[in-house]
Amino acid sequence: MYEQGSASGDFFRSVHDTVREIPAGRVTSYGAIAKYLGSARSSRMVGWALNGASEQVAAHRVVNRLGELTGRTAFPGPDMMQDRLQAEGVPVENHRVLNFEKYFWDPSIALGDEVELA
DNA sequence: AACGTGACACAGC
DNA sequence: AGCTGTGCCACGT
Repeated sequence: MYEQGSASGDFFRSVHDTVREIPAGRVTSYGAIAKYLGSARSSRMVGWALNGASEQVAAHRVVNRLGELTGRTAFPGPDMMQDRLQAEGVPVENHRVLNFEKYFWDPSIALGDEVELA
């Protein structure tokens, strides 16, 4: 139903595609993805999109701007997200990513979007 | 067709 | 310095 089949779900699908590009051992924020899609303030939509994301989408690599694993509530296991991140090499403490800035993965940069080239 | 919800972000208090 | 309120945009009912 609310899969990629939705014609209006272009935004929805774009989020999946972006998150899918996140390398293991890296994390990104909803705002970064939303901003990359063109709507920095629609970070909520990013989470909503991941809500229907398939397992091929690294939704567990997406955290909020503070590095908090806020999305763990939508996972089958409340600690599954944290455990999985640590398994990929991302240190997590109390459902928070340590050195978040260091592990932060920006789609705008990784995907080659010349934003600051000016 | 309209209202409510939602895994956020930012400004104000 | 932490909490509340509002804004954002799309999906769900």
